[in-house]
Amino acid sequence: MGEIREPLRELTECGLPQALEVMGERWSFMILRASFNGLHHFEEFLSELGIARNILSNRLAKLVEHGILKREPCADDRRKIEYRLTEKGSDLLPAMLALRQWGQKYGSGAPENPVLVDERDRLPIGPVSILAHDGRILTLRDLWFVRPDKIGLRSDGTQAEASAGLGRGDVIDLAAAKKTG
Amino acid sequence: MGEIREPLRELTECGLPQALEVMGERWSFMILRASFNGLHHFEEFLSELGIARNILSNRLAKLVEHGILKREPCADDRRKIEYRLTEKGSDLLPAMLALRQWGQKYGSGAPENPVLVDERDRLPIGPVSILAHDGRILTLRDLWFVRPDKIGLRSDGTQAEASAGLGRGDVIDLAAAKKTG
DNA sequence: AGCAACTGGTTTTGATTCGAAACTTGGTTT
DNA sequence: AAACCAAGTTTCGAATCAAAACCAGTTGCT
Repeated sequence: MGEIREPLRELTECGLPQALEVMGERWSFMILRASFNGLHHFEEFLSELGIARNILSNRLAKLVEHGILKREPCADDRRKIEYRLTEKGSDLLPAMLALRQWGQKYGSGAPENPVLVDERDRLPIGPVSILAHDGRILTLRDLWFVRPDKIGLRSDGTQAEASAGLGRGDVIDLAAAKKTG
Repeated sequence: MGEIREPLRELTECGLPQALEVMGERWSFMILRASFNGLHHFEEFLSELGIARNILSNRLAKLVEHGILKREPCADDRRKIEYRLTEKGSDLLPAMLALRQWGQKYGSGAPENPVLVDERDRLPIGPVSILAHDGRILTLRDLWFVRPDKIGLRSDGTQAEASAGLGRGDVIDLAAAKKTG
């Protein structure tokens, strides 16, 4: 027993829901971006983002609770609280940049104001990319969803096309989504 | 006049708000993931995601409206509607994967069920990465936010540390956020 | 010491959104 | 025709969001 329930939900086992639990809420990413931009204090976030006080308070508490920001009293002015990115928070940079780049690509062609550059040559960074284990850049066409127990399996090619029905097949043809673009 | 208002809001000019306008809503990313996983129909999303019907209807309409999915009647069964990723929608793959990987890294160590592999060797993909224009992988320490008119400027090094105050400086020290992790 | 101003909240009160369940409309199966 | 199915829409109560007022330590000023 227990096999019958949640039939398609097998597909759901990935980190996305957990990521969205925190970052899926309305202002979380904007606060994160402000944090990357060097803002640390409540009133700074408030005036930068134009968010309501109570919501900001709530979001900051949640981000702290989830270990994305850390909250510590300011040494020199004990009214102030410093909110700073933790390592866990900083690790959201690729996700934030990928979103930002996507928004930039498809949004109103307004030029982004603080441009991210490589400190080495001060040239704008390239696109956030999906890399293979050996560093090759992968596109949608290069990818497959496979069941964990099938990793590394050499396929004889025939199952490549037999992937329409989810939940039973070993492999899901991601390229199918691309063909229709 | 016009210089005084929106003092810090200069920082806000990037694609993130536009990306969040669509993808920031509660179920958008989960629907997108289901779409990448090969689901195309209303009832499929419904049973896969466990979302309310009216919300799903609303989200799908918004995703279509924003050109992330396209909605077309099914040829063989005219009751059915096919929702398919557009190119614009497919371009969200790096953002979705970055989020997923982050959630995976910090979530409950549950193994992800459909693992993304490189079709070439069937090995799991690497982390979504920020690349320099020449393909080097960049980390937080390698990055600077600079004003658009300062791109490519060779700095004499002294301004590297003088970056605490936003809005006036030419450059924002992203590494400052890292030091505290 | 006394008082205004500042920082980071909390409370209160409406507006919006979410969610479950029932209902509708057109298409298909038998 | 009757039953059924896919994709919605409607209705209504619950949760969330937002604007504004209020509150409590801290600080600066005199």
